Amino acid sequence: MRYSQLFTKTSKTVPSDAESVNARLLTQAGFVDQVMAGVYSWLPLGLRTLRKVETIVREEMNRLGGQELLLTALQPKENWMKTERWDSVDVLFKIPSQTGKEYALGPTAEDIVTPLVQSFVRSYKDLPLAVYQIQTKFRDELRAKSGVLRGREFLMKDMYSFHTSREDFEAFYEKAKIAYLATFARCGLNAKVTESSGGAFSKKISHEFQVETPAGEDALVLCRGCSFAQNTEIATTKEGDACPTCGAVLVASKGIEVGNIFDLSDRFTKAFGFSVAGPDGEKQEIFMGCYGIGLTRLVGAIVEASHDERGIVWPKTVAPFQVHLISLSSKDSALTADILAKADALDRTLAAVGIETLHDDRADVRAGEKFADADLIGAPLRLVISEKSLAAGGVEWKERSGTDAKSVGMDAVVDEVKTFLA
RNA sequence: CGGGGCGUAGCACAGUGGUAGUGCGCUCGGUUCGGGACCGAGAGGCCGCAGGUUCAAUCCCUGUCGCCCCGACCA
Repeated sequence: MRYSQLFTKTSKTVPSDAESVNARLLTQAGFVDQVMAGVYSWLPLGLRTLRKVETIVREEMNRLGGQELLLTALQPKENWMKTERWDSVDVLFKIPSQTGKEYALGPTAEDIVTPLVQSFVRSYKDLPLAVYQIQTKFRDELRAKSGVLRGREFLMKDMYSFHTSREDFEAFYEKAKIAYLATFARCGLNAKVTESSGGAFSKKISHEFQVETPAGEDALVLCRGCSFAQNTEIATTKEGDACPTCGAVLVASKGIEVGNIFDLSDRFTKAFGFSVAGPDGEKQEIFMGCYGIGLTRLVGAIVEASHDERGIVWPKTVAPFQVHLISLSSKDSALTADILAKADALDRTLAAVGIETLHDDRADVRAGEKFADADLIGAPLRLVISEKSLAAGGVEWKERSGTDAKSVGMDAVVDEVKTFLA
């Protein structure tokens, strides 16, 4: 894509009301636009990254056996009354209709998915089953904060699984943990499975997936020697204690919760009277689990975990563009035309092999500004074609996470890029 | 929801009881051209909104709305 066609602009000045790193950088680089407190529009660059994260999550959920669907965000009050959550979930947006009727704007979907699955599943033979969706969620947070980390409207992947035995549920729950860790790893994050409270969902312990960063909202006690971690809200250990798993000294830290999985047991199936016939013809209890990943929050967490003083440093897998190609004009107009032609050709060649390139073709912008924009936007690889780079033998190559640039021959660059991104 | 801070040009900010400023950005002209250049000219404002005090309010008072931060809360 040509930069000159991109309608968003980067901003040199820092937005005064964006204190958190993710809000500041995503806003400055033109990835998101804040519409209200806790409500953001996703702009072309931001949406590209969000879609990549979404694709990774979708692939991992499909691999786990989930079937994707799309439930309603506008939900009937009766369902929330039936689960006794209409009055107890304090973040529930309640929408009055002109008819006098009331609706909920879904903060989650147990109240919709449970009766849905119930309507199709009649026998133990139809289970186990896992369904998921990627959908906008709404929560009436008293205090939205930290940019896209805690919004009132956000994109979430929510999966629900149904089982005829506790053993089967637990086996799936463990597989889900592995799928979650794989998902976050593919997004460039080292997430830790953390024991946490079940909140309003469940009296049991739930498992959070925490990304350790100073911007985190959650206080953790964790072990750097192994994978042990606990949220301090339920921790049985404290900083300085010996790790119950490996014996190393536990440390206090902060994390951003990017995922959370729950054992719901019969909390919702019971409310809707959902049971199936077992092999003996008798009614059988159903075990349910739910599994969430906040996608917009995940993008924010990646920014918090991966940036420097100049901008975002996107992992290769989720960068809006993998290559940021800069062409610099020369005093010599014929040479400038040649530079542009070579850059266009490289852009097309890269596109032909599936590599997404943002080509900063702006004619009236000086080099320094283009470099600053490249650093801010944060593509993993910056390529420059200029009078200088051609004199040095071809294309200047600089990785966002590194400091040194090198020269790569025009003929070799596509293969090198492929290798770099593989 | 409790506490604190801030609302002035697109953005960042200054300022004054007497009709509004700087920097960046934007437009035009020129000089520049590898880390956010420079010169000149120009456009751009319900000083968040409402009420009050005053001859006069962007400024003082009250209320309200909005945003940010701390806390509480967090499926």
